[in-house]
Amino acid sequence: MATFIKPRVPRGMRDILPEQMIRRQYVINVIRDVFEEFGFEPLQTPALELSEVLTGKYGPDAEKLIYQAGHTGGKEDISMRYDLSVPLCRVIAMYPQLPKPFKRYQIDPVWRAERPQKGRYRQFFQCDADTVGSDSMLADAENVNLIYQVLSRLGFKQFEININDRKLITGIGQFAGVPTEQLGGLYRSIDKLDKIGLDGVTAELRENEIPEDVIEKLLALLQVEGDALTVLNEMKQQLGDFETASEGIADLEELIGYLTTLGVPEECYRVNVAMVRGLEYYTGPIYETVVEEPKIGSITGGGRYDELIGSFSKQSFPATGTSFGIERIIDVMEEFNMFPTTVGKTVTQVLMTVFDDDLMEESLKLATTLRQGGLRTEVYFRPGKISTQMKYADAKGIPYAVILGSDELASGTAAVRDLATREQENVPLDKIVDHINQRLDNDEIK
RNA sequence: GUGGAUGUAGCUCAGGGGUAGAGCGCCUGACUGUGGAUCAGGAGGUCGUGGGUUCAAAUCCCAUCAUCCACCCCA
Repeated sequence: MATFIKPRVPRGMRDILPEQMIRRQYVINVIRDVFEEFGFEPLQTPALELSEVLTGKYGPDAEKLIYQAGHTGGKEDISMRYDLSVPLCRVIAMYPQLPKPFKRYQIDPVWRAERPQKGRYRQFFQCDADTVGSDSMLADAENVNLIYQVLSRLGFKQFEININDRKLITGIGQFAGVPTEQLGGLYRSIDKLDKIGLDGVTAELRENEIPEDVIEKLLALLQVEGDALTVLNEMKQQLGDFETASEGIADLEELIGYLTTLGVPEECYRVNVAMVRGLEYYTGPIYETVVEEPKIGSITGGGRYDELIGSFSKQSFPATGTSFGIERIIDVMEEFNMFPTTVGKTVTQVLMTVFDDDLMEESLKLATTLRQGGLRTEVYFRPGKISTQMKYADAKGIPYAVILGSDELASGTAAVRDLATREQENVPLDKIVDHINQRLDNDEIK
């Protein structure tokens, strides 16, 4: 009796089958095109890092989610990477000769042992673009522009890039005057503003035993509305006495100025002083993109982390970057049918049918011609009923079928059938490649 | 990590202590040169997994795993 291992994958991980893989590749290609358009260079690092490289960077809560990756008898303490930014910092410290500013992108999986949910997986891809070695706010503005470019090219209409600054947040902490050990709770409560509203935040602050007069001052800050510069002006009024906050505000003003010059539309971003972000390594501007529908968490995140490289080397460099989560982007795009019709179910463009054994040779020759003409062509392996072969093409979503029977062969033609419209035309053998290519171009335009 | 819901055919689900149903899909034929229709036949399920209660469990109980939802956190 054969016993079988139940086929399954670890929690929070999944296979990505061809139909879905085609959509993923489309999204990744758009992102890569934009990254390269801005002069970011590709980089790849190992999936595994020495544990000491990863620890102490993300904060205690996040660190619990890092996968250990040792092997039997292994002498090294190894973990699976949790993000792409920390490995980048390791690279910068290891190769100090790289010319600065160093702009790199990386599109690779990371692992986090979280409890899975929709849009939340234990293995997922991050698409990161980072600039190392420049403290210019232009680098940060470029990050925001990157987000705007990618999302609008993917067809997103409703998205909001939230922008804040760690220094400004620190200023709010000083302004509130709460002791250091309460700061974390304070930030966490504020961060929920969009979710639980002013009343919810008030309640949470009370629970955290923040004094009533401080709560009032904070609420006044959080209620500030308006366009980016209005919000910043208001912050200047209220927080101007705190040096760190002033620096943050000045940085953001510069950043917003660049956004305007770069042509990033105002309605795509806002200064949101309540947006905090958990990762400990951020030091300056931070950004996060949310879509309202469906509620799926943030689809991009990022910010400036000027101190992180300093944990690997005496010679530190300022750095800033942003990260796209393609799983969530794809989930949203699927929910709203945002994929262009040219992103099909299959890579194959033509099915070369085989009429019978006698015509196999001619059919294979024609398939070779089609392939040489740049057409992705699949040959049906079992000669026989055309109906079966048509069904196969239909099921796979192959747009065109070529039929070469004895009648066609006698007249030096083959029938080209459009599966979608059911139109069929006899075309001379030497014109077939052009004929199909032209039809594919027309499909593209539609 | 905490709390909750769900888990029956490829898919969507119904049923409910006496060893399984529907719709859609799939396969075959009517249709020996053409896939979305019709008709006729057919295949396919250890009722998530493991234990317990019972003469009997898919149905009740426990555990476990997976998915989803909220919290936490985040891409």
